[in-house]
Amino acid sequence: MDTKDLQLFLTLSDNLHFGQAGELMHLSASAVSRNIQRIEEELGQQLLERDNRSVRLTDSGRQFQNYARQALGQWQNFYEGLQGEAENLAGEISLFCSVTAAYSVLSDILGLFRRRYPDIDIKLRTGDPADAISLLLRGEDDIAIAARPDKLSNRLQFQTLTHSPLLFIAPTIHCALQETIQPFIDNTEALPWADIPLVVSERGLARTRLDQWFRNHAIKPHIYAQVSGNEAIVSMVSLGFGVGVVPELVLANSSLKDSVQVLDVQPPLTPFAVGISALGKRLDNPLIKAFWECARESYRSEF
Amino acid sequence: MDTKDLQLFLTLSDNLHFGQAGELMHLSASAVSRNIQRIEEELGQQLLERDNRSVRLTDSGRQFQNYARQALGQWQNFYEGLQGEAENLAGEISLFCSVTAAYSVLSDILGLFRRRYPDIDIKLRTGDPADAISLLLRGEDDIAIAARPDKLSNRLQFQTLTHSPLLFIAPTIHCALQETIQPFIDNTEALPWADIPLVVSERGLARTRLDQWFRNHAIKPHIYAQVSGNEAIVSMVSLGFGVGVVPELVLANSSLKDSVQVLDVQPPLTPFAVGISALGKRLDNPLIKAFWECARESYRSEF
DNA sequence: AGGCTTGTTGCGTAAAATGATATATTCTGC
DNA sequence: GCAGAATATATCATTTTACGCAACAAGCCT
Repeated sequence: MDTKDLQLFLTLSDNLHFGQAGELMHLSASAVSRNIQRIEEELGQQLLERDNRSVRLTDSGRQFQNYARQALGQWQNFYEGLQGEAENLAGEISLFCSVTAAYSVLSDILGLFRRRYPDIDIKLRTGDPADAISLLLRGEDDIAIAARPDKLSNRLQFQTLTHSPLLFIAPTIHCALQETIQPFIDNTEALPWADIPLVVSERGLARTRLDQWFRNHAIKPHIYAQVSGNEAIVSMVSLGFGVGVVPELVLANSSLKDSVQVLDVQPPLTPFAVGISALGKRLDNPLIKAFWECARESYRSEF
Repeated sequence: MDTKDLQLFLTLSDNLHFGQAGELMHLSASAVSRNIQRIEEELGQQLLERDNRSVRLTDSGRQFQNYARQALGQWQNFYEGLQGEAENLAGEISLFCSVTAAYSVLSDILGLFRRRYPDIDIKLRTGDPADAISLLLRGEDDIAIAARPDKLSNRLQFQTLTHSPLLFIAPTIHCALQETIQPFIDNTEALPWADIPLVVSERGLARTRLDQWFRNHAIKPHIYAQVSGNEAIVSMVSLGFGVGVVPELVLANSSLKDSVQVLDVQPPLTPFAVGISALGKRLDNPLIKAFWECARESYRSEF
């Protein structure tokens, strides 16, 4: 039995939904299903009754829930006690990330970090992801959460936390553009790139990847607008200005996500590797190292 | 963090010896080393100081030891409570195994089984391993611990617990035989099989494997004595009667193991798969199933 | 009845754990 | 002081396990 298993079971027993529990634990629904099956086999007891529509705790399940709460609490208690013992870290670190990362990736990390190091203040700056790397190199920020660039300065350390596909999006509202791309959506014709206005990042990795993609396919795109900030792209696309390109993470956290649709363009653009980055030598700093470890734990093993 | 890890660390912290701890946990020394390294990394603390000759607990190590004792105790408590709740199993099961298995494999299982089901009596019979399968089929015993035969009746279930190579052994004392095989031991000549008296099992899997081996190599062996019981073979070999063949497990548990030496014969005989066996339909019986599960847990995951 | 949600299963791939062997280092006996 | 035994660790090849995706099955809702 593993602390990860306890955490997973508790999450699942709280919201009684395999898919949601999986999302919270950064797992697919199938992985959750099999993990629970393994735990049940390990205990020789059924913990949850599921009838393809609802999930309920069994009696044994409730007992295990009690045990798991207690055991996990004691583990976290011990663990944090052990960490805190050496030195109760205090101070400030400065953090740079995109608006989107602040909502998705960062919130996962900060919950853990705040509990473990309540005395470390965080100076959070949000901005254009394209700036992240250069800010780090200039030492203006300690840590950035950003996509991994194709070429990474060897002064920087990078730890991938998750991946996010780069998606073509189109408006869902009825408009001239809508009619142009409808045959493609119906899977009857290829996209007539020359006739399609594009709304893309002014610069940054998304732009590089996109330019590369068009070059590989010998297509000359019609760039209608170059904007700064992924949220602005979603906004303009939703209003019918053109087809845009954004990482899935941006879309998932956008309030406009129902006003745009994803186009199934083949082959897909190379996905982003989203992660945490810092100057290699600055990882000696215990505060920065502490944050780094929290990020790893949030997205990998551990409780 | 895993219960297996806690158990391993406690075992290691008790005897402060990687190799011994590994043996108790059915792991190689290198696996123990890496597991401990992983745990230390997970905790971000060094738990043990090792200087290539001795092992000592660090301060953090002692704290972790306390935590591990408590957490593992609570887990076992919960686990056994959960098992016992459904039904407090009581009754008797009859068990057959060889003398050797009683010392090695069985003792691992019985410790766990006795704690978990103190009300189940065990009728233990020891005898010639060659009889094990037929006793099961006739229903005279519920469970046998034996080597897996080449062909297994489909009425029987078998669960491999460990493997044991089949070894050629020769006396270490000085005698005529000793001189015959010395050139082989010095790696200068092949074994002159025709001149070597063999002491082998009268029947059973070891005998079958040996006959097959000689047939494959077109060798006509000189069988000096056919005895019943592996311990008798070791005894006769140690006295200089000839070269014998026994499973490594027998040798490891024999008090005469220093009076014989293992011959490096190539290619080696097919190793034994030692495990637990019972009639398939009898596994419905909760007592038998309980023993079966204990055996699996003793040799696989679990605490 | 048909679409939608939701848990499970098959399959191919990726990651992790393991054992055997080799290596490095230290302690012991002579 | 030196040879050799003891012991933890590094390396490599292999096996085992875990994962995500996609297909599937089984209810629910309109």
